[in-house]
Amino acid sequence: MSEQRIPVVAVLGPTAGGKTALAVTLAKRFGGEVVSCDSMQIYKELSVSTARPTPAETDGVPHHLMGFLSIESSYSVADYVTDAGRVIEEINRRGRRAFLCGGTGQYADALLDGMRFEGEAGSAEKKAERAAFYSENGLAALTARLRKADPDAAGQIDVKNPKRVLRALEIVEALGTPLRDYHQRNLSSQSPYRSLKIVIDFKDRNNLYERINLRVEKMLSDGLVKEAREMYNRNIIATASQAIGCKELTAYFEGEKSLEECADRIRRATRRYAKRQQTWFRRERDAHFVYADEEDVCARSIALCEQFYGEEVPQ
RNA sequence: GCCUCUGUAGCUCAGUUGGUAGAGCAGAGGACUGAAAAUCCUCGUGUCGUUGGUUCGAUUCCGACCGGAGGCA
Repeated sequence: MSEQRIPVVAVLGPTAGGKTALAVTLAKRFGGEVVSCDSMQIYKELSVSTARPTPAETDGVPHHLMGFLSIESSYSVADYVTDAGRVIEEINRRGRRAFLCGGTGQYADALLDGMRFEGEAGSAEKKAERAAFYSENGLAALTARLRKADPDAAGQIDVKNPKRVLRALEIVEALGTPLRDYHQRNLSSQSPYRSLKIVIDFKDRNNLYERINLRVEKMLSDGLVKEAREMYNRNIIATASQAIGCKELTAYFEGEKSLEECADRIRRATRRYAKRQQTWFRRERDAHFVYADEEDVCARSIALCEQFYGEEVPQ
């Protein structure tokens, strides 16, 4: 058997958990480059709200897929899988090692598990039509529409979740394929990567929450309000409008809430987000967990990497 | 000093015409396959301030005491 899969080390975990520092340390140690795995850090205009690493933090290690897209543009997992795949290929060709780093679990899994996203995503018009149908007729009607188009899908997905129903409808209506077949095709593909997943976690969540508070404070003093105001003024409605730190400040710009109240909202939203990330990563069976509040995550991770690279088949 | 209001879940409060109590927020657990920093599901036992009394039974009524807010002197 010819094992030609590209080795990728992934540093994953909740926001403010210390992923950047770990990834940079590992990349320097093993001759690598960092590939960001973050649905918001891709945006050029979002640097303080996404805590994009500074030159001092990246410490000379090249970082990819960060700040390369305008907040006007939408982006999705499918885009990420192709972009990241291309970047990793390039890094590998240069004889260097790729270090995935980020907190968007869906992106990481889709990439590392070799998920494919075939076919077209359906037109924007049709998408808007479905959204309008939903807001006019409600979820029950939307679900009924799905039940008619793809009964099997209706029984398979969470029909209480509008986004899931919308997407399932998109697949049948735009691709003409039942959801089940579509998934089958996308999942059965072989992953082009051999991966080591390192997940930074915390034994006591309060330790993470403390770090989140510190980070939000730093964002505020680094100019979060200015950054958010630009987004607000440009009336962005695409993917970037979901960025935590920006959307919570809208109430402040509209004079409905004080800055302090909005800052509380930001902290809360970040806490909830971090919790969801932990839920996502904890279910990964092949991941290695390192506990930031209990052990030396660098030492542990270096050891894990040495072992991982040691398993490479000699040519 | 006197009078009035008030003390219920981590926080803000509701409520029981006397049968030991429930919302919002916070928080916890889970899901997740082309917007994922999004979206969705599930989870509420706490000496009802302390202590006497009335009562079969008090968090609920009465008294005292201890906090808190306001008013009059």
